[in-house]
Parts: sequence; C-alpha cells; structure tokens
Amino acid sequence: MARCQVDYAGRLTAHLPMATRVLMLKADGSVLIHADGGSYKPLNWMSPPCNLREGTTDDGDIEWMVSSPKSDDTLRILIFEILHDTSHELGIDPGLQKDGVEKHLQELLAEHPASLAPGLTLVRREFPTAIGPVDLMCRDSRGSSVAVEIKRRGEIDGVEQLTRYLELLNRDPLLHPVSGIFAAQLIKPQARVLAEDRGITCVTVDYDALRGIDDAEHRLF
Amino acid sequence: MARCQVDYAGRLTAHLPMATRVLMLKADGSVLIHADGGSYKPLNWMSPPCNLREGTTDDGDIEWMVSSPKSDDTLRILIFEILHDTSHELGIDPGLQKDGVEKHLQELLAEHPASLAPGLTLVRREFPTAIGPVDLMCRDSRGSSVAVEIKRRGEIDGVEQLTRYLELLNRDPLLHPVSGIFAAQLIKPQARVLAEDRGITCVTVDYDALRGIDDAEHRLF
DNA sequence: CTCTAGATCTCGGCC
DNA sequence: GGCCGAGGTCTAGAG
Repeated sequence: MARCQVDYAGRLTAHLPMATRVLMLKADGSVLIHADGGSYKPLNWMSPPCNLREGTTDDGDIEWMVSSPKSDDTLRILIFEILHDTSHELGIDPGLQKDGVEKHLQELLAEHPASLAPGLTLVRREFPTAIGPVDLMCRDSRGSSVAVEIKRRGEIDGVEQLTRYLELLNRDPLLHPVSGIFAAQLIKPQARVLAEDRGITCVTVDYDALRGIDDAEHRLF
Repeated sequence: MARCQVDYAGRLTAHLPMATRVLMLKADGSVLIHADGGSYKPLNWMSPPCNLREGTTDDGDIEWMVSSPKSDDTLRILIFEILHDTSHELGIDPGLQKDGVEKHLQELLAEHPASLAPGLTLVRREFPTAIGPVDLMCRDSRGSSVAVEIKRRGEIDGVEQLTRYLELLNRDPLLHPVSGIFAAQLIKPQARVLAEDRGITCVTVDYDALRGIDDAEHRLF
C-alpha cells in the first residue's frame, strides 16, 4: 500500500497521478497496480517476464523501474509514502478447474442434432478444413451437407466465421451444396440479419432444456 | 493472505483446490483471488456490485459467500488459515490517463491521406454507414471513392469489417465504385492474402515516420 | 513456434 | 440502458 505515481510507456503511453494504491509484486516478477474499485483489471501493470530495478530520485523518493526484456515496455513507479508492506511465499498454485462452456453445448448438440432441424444427423464433430474446424458437420433428411457453427452468444464474427467455412466447403464438389446453421443460446439482432441475408439458418438453443433431454435419455439406460 | 479453497458457479462452474493465495476485497465489494504468478488476471473473482456474507462451517472454518444481486453468480471461499490480514482506505482514484492508440493513427492518416496512396484526399473521418462508421472516406486522383480501414495490427477480422463496408457502400449508386485500403502498422500474412484476394490494397503504416512528418509540418507554422 | 477463437472477458463510446 | 468495437487484450488449444 503506497502513495505513488506511475508512468507506462510501450504500446501506448499512460500516466497515473499521485494517489494511494495497492502495489502487488508476484514471484514471476510481474507487477500489478490496483485501485480500491473497478473490476479485476489493474489500473496499470507489467506482464512477466520483467525486471524490477529499485532506485532513488533526487528528492529522495523510491523509484521502481520495471522493464520487459523482450518488448520495450517500461513502467516507472514513484513511491512517496509506504503505508503497508508485507511479503509472502505462496508456492505454485494448483490452478483453476473449469467446467461447462461452449464445449459442453457442442457435445449436447452433437448428441441431439435433430434439435437443430428435424431429421438432421451428425457426420462428425470438429470437421477439419484448411481454415479451421467446423463445429458440427451434419446431413439433412435429403442427404445434403449442413455445417453448424455453435456459439454461446451469436454475434457477427460468428456469422463471418461460418460464412468462410461455407465458402470453402462449397468449392468441394463432393460436399456441394453445403448449407449453414448458426446455433447459439442467444443471437444478437445484427448477427441474425447478416446470417439470414446470407441464407444461413439461425437456431437459438435452450441449454437447460437440452441438458434435461440428455439427462432423461441417460436415465433410460 | 490465506490458505483457501474456492468454488464459483455462474456462467460456468469452477473450482480452486486448497492453496495459499492473496484475497483482495475492494471498497465496491468486489473480490479478487490471486496466485503468485500468471498475469494480471486473478484465478477467480467476483465483479461489482456484489455482497459478501461471512459465516462458519461445521468444521469451524471461515466461509465467505459472495453473490451478485443482478446475475446469479456466486463465489464460495473457504478459509482454513489466515497468514496475513490488513485493511486500508484508498479513496477514489484519479484514474488512468491514456495517450496514443488507434485514434492517433487515424488522426495522422486523416491529415496525410496521400501517405496511403499518391493523390488521395480526405472526404471525411468516421464516415457513417448503417453498419458502423468507416474510419476514413477518401477520393483518389481520378475522383473515385476509397474507404480506408485503420488498425494498429491488421488481422482477418479487420479485412472482414472493411469488406462489409465496401459491400454496403458499393450498393450506393452515388458512391459506386468504392475501392478499399487496409492500413495498419503491421499486417498479418493471412490478412494480407485475404485482403488482396478481395481486391483490397494493403498499406503498412510507419507510425513514427508519420508522426515525424506531422511534427515537421507543424513546426513550419 | 504460429495462428485461431474464446473469455465469468473488461472498458469506453455512442445512441 | 443496450449495442458495438478495441484491448498494452489474455489464454488455451491445434497445427
């Protein structure tokens, strides 16, 4: 905890006027400067790897020069008053265990393709193309190929992504014609307009309902 | 500083096994859980606004329940041992003063459009369209319209963005034909290929040189 | 290593 | 308030 002033120079230049803040130095050399509010993003910071040099200004204040050895980013911290100072060894953290995001949605839809369109069947998940994998490759009731792009939130870039896949897939005479389905828990209006203008079908997915169906089916066995 | 274990449930579920970490509680109620490494992103957190309730487990350990009043996110922190505990009022921070990013690049190019192509002149910055503003609308030496998209780093999504603008602008008989220039300090190879495949001209911009020209011109007055 | 796409993104601007 | 674009994005995963 210190009254400090900070100047950053790198991809941009930024300045923090003098105020009381939290300075956190991590074991890997990284530095975080936090205010008493806002979200988790620090006011300013320096990512590892970086080096910290401590010096003194002509006025007798503490000066920290933090610099990155690979980029030319620098952070200069002037410390006018130390209100609190403590140091602890934490060791290596076992890390965060995550569960259930877009991947789970893809798994559920892969098991229940017909929930996207009647008669739809799965060909394969993560169907490979030269520009990246298509989330689901399916066939409709008439045997035509259908590429499915799945998002938690459907926005314009997702439509662009599916459009690129469709353009590429439709060059393959063995697959042509390939149609597209854009599936998401929520589809933004602009994304829907763009998708439908390009002949892509939009489907909003009810995650909880789908999970319910899935659980019910598994209970049958 | 505490030995703790954390469970988050909300947009996803996540778990942090017991380990020693930094717990930061901010004045606005937000909570950050940091390890002794990684970058500025906490292992887990709760964004403001949120409420913290302190309780005790059957084993006598401290339990913090942090919940959001608007979403249904919850964070449960079990504290097994407190290694250090300190509290300070920091007050409101004057905040970060930023300078010089994409906006500055746009200003410089608006003042020196001919650096993008010989004879190019500015019509207007932030030229409005139904799907968003075009960074620079210009005219070439023959009087044809030229839409310019400016990025610090030129990647595929920037090319897609310009492509959408061009498609829309070219529907306007008063503007047609509109050509495109994709300007960036650095253009990724894949973005360049895509742009050139679509007839979009790529220009890499030397920010420092441009600033030098600009400074020199201002010194003349 | 690069490139791609997601993120409990965060943050700011504009409407 | 929402939507949209940018970020010193960061981060994980695939090729």
